[in-house]
Amino acid sequence: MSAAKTTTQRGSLDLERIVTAAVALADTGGLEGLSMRKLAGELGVEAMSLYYYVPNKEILLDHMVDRVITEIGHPSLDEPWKEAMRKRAVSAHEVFERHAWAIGITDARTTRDLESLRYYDMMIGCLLEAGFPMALAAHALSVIDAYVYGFGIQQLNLPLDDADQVADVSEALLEQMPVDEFPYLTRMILEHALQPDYDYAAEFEYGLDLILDALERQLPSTSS
Amino acid sequence: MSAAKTTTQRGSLDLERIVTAAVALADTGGLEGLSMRKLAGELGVEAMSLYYYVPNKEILLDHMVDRVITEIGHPSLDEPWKEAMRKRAVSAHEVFERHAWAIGITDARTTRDLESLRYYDMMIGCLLEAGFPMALAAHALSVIDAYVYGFGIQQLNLPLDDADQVADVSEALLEQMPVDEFPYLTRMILEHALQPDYDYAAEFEYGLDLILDALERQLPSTSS
DNA sequence: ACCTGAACACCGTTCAAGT
DNA sequence: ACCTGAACACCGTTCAAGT
Repeated sequence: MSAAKTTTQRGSLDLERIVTAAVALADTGGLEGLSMRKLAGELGVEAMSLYYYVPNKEILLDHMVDRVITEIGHPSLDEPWKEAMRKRAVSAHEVFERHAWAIGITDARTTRDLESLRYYDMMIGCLLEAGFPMALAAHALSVIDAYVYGFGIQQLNLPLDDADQVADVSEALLEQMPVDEFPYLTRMILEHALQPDYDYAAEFEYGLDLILDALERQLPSTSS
Repeated sequence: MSAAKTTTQRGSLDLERIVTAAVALADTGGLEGLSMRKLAGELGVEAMSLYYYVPNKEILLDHMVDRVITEIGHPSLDEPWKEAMRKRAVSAHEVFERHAWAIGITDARTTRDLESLRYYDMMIGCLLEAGFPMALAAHALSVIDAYVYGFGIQQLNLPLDDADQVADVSEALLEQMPVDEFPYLTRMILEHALQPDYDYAAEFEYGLDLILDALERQLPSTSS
């Protein structure tokens, strides 16, 4: 995992390397697993050395969030709006699967770097050029982003990447539950979650398309 | 704030009081402000006393989440599904505004107490009885919950409760931003966010209704 | 049965000092 | 310019001891 614990030589450290290592650490152990001391250890350095590059942990988190946002694919302005929104949402969802720790703290930060503002500008532009009235464009971004974040949270600690794990979790729940008190929940688990063709990953795209289609219906008249 | 720092007498402590104090502490200072030592202080007791009632902090958080979930209003089974879903979502949103710290950790917990399972059972029942096929019911709950959580996150650190604050934040952003590089974003702030009739709170209900209407359209044929 | 003091292994951060 | 040791004020948690 940390075979990259390189021996330190002068000048080996910089913000770039620190943020990279911090993201990797958080990916493995979550935000609770990220301490200045452990991070320094990973870089073969003492904890206090980090403070030469970063004023405090909070700012380090800002940098980490910026790094993660950059990983989100942002389609070009001239794509049709629906395809553009869809691609960005799916990409954001994938990024947050990789960096689950980022979900809760990304939208909370008010300080965004210019790069992420630029992306936001592009999304707005894409909608406006497609004929969205300003109010509808604002609504659209709000709904889509809320859905992406919220779905990420739901997925957070659930190891539901493949059908087997879904089955395991469901069966465990069934056993510890007084079945006859929860008839509907029991039915959903038996008839739905435990079915072999259940695909938790597809669940994200279902809701996304539901929202995008609903937004399309709000458009005044013509769409390109 | 903590005038309730009652003098301790034997038997004055119990799980009930501890959870109440913990929720209040988190409401004021967030999760970072919640330490076993401060919580104990608030109760007029030493930190180690808490461990008589609670095995560790993690379990305390479970109790706090359960308490918060209980605050969500859960409409009765015989209400029309749309009204029932709407009420629950609005209520959940209000509760998460009161207890913002709970948003990130609520859905992550796998251990739910029976009460919250009962509520979940009711929601499923409401949809099924209204004619939702099982798969659609599952989709509905997933989308709605994701939206509630996600919108809560977006709102987290933004003090956007009234129009004045929206204006302050927007103006601050405008000043620190190279305006001509972000034409669309600038337009949105000027033409939309800074308009006096902009209502951030209504934004939640817009998306919610968009989703509920879209779900209704997915229903097979008749609805009651 | 209920509460506590002392102690341990951890934190983030400062500051004066080293090279 | 870049890194560090020692120190401070905090954590969560254990455990043996008090009443």
